[in-house]
Order: sequence, then C-alpha cells, then structure tokens
Amino acid sequence: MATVDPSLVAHLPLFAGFGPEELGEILREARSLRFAKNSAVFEQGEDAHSFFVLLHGHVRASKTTPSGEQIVVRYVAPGESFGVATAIGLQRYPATATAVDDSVALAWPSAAWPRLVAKFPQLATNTLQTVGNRLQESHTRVVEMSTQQVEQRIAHALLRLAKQSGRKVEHGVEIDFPISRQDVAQMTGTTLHTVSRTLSGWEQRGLIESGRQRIVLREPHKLLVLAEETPGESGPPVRP
Amino acid sequence: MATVDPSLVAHLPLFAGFGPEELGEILREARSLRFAKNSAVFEQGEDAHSFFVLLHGHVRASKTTPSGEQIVVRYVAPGESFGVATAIGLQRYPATATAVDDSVALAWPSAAWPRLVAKFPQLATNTLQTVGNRLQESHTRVVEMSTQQVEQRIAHALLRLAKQSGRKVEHGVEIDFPISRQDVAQMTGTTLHTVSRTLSGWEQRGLIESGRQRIVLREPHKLLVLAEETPGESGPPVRP
DNA sequence: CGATCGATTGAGCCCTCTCAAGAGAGGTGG
DNA sequence: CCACCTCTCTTGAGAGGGCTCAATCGATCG
Repeated sequence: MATVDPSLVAHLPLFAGFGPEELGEILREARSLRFAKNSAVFEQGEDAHSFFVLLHGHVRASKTTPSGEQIVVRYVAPGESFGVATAIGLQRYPATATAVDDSVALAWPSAAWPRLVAKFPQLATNTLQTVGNRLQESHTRVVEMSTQQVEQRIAHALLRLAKQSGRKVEHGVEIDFPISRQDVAQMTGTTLHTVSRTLSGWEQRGLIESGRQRIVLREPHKLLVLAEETPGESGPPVRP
Repeated sequence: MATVDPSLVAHLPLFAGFGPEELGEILREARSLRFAKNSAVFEQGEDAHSFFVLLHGHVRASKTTPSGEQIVVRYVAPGESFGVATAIGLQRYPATATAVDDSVALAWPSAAWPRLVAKFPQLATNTLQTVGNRLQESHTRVVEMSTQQVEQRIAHALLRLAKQSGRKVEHGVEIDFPISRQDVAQMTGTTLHTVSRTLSGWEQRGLIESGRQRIVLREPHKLLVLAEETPGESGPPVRP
C-alpha cells in the first residue's frame, strides 16, 4: 500500500513540531480509508479501535440519548483529528461519526497510541490543545443555550459553520457540505420546524439563500448583527 | 516555606504514574495558597499566570457573557486541577474562579508548564485525560439542555453535585458547599425563580430539604427517577 | 415516474420567563 | 446586643417564544 506523503499533512495541528523523519515513522502506522457519503466511520458505544485524521470530506459527530434523541456534537473539517477516545481514556466511542460527504481519513489503531505518545510526547501536547479547543467550543455552546434565543443560536451556528467550512460562491458563502434543517436543529437545541421557520424568514429578508440540505449566507454581516442582538439588553445582574 | 508533602497528593489524577522523587521535583515549584470564602482565585480574561490543584474547599468556575449574564461552568472539588489555560494553549483564563468556601490550592507558575511537560510527559497525558473528561461532561450538559425539561436538568445537576461533593447527613446527602438558587439556575440554563419553584415543590414532596444556600437530597433515588422521566417518551426520530 | 426524504406552514397550547412584591435569614455596625 | 441592611428565597400573575400536532408541498433519486 502507498504510504501517505508526509508533506501533505505536516502542517496539521496534530503533527506540529515534528520533522519529516518522525512524521514518516508516525504515518507508517496509519492507513488511509475512504468512507462513502452517509456511511458510518464508527458508532457510539462501539469499541474505540482507531483514531483518525480527516483528509477530505466532512464528518458529523453526533450523540444519541437513551430515549433516542440525537444531537450533533460537531462537524469535522479536513485536517482535524477525531475519534480520539483512547487518548482521553475512553474504551468506547462516546459519539457516532458519519461521513456527510465522500470522505478520506487516516486511521491509526488505538493500540498504537500509547506507544506513539511514549516515543513522541509532542503528540499528547498537540492533542491536549485540540481537546482544549473543543472544550472551549462546548462551553460556548452551553453559554449560548443558556442565554440566547433560538434565532440567535441558529445565526451563530451558521456563522461558525461558514467560517469553518464555508466556500465562496457567487452570492455569498455556502456551507460546503449537505446540511438539513434537522441537523441545524440538533446543533442548536431546537426543532426542525423552528429552524425551517427561521430560515424561511431570513430567506425572505435576503439574508440567506437555501434549498434542500444547502445553505448560502448572503449577508454574513447582517447575520452577525442579528446574532449579537440581546433582546433583554440592559446589563443583567453581576455577582458583586 | 514548607514544601508540600508528596504523599498527600500522590494519588491525584494529575500525578498518576509518578514516583516520590519526581513528585518532589514537581511539587518544589508549587506554592500553597489560601483563598478566603467568596474571593477570586482568578478572573476571566486575566493573564493566565498560574495553574492550580485544589487541596481543600470548593471553587466555582463561571463565565460572563459580554452582556453580563453569568453561567456556572463547574464546581471544582478537592484533588482536581483547574486554571490549566496554558496547557490547552490559552494566554488568558476563559472563566472566573471563585472560592465558594475557604480554600487551599497548590499553584504553579504557568511559565513552568512547558518545562515540566518536557521533563515529565506524563503530566500532559494526565491532563489530557482530565480535559477529556471535562469535554464529556460539557457534552452531556449540551445534550441535557437540548433534550430535557428544566425540572429534569435541575435534578441531574443536583445529583451530580451530590455525587461529586456530597456529604452524608442525618436525612440524606447534603451538597457540601454553599450553593444558591441562582447558582443552580446558572448551571442548568434557567432562572432562579424557576429553580426556587422547583425546589419548593420537591421540598413539599419530601424529596429534598433546603435552606439558604443549602440543599440536602433526602431521596436521591426518587430524584433520579424524576430526572430520567421522558415527558414525550415514544422513541423519537432516529436517523436511518 | 413513483417513492422517499426534506422542507414548509398553520393552529393551538404550555412550559418557562418576565415582572412585581414581599418575607425571612444573616451579617454588621453602632 | 439590638437595629438595620443586604442578600436570598418565595410566590403570584401574566405573557410569549417555541414546541407539538398535522397536513401538504417539492425535490431528488432509483
């Protein structure tokens, strides 16, 4: 099998601080896998056999509650690592990863992680930063869900998706993978109905343009203004 | 100044895998600090000068939004590390840490982190697990806020606090630090009024016993049942 | 060209928030 | 040691944002 070209991945956060030789040694243990659109990379609860770096495509990480409700944890963009359950001490994947587009990822056996980290401690440091960033993002989400109305949360979610995975098109910025109203609802803690109504409203006002699993931000700035509006603005109580 | 007794902290997650000698070397760089009840350990936005391990007391980590609303990120129990901004690549603290009780913490200068990690890579691995756990907890919170009613979220929050920092008392388990209705509201994304009404209801039903900044769970099991009740139970939509 | 999946939209309700008052508990200073 | 003051908690009334239920439409794909 062809090994991965080190120069293609050298700039990724996971590999920061490594020279070509070390990188080669790490990459030698990885396999490159292809996942068809809508196929599962791994399932929540499954044994965490591998960890991944996404090379092409997009992957959705989602959690399902015991009663069957799903929420979207995040979308993985090319260059990001995912499925790092083993690194944070988990035996099983805490979420399901689904390719939302035809995707390609590097995969390492989880069993290799302890050895790799022992030899290349920088891997742990790099992963620590990545996981730290995710923690910040998750806290941001908690704050938004605690303090903002649905419309603002949806606006923030779309702006983040556009920033992370936006593609410039004629009339604005398009989110570069298929995303449904239901997906947005599961990212913002609301229902697909409310998302649909909200997007319809924005579309009429010319802020966005959308279709089946497709959203284009035409006026990102106006959307940002809308996202930051505070309905009950007046400097709420601060702990003394 | 008296250095810290290694045997007292050897079992903490941050120090897992270290021998007495290494531990001594690490602890030599730490100072032990006392924080009076209601004093700030550090403030959100401040330069991340130190990272900490809590020895005694309890610390609340909270975030304030630009418009002044606060949410409680978590409560730190003895043995946990906090303020690890530097480790995850942040220059400034992303939250405010406040001692809710008279507290004692070990503090290391953030500047020492890179050197310590270089010499003791296990520190990074241990911290990675800790941060990973926090990420899981934060995701759990997102899931709860997305799928559960306020009453269930409050029940879950109290059960977690009791598990983490509960103290057995005559009539049940008491949360072992001062906690107001407002605090609970800021943990669950609701208002102090709703928390007050909810707790009043539970108190009348004998599930809890409470007073000023004081909550005792009398019937943890019944509270758990209540927490897991799914109002709209019927197996909601699952992605095919 | 039919079938399936995603999107739209209306009607009605209810959980929770907002607004408002007031009472009780603790702490503090004279 | 008492009076006062502040902080926390309680409770009522009313409103409304978003959910639920329901039906239809449209588009994409086999």
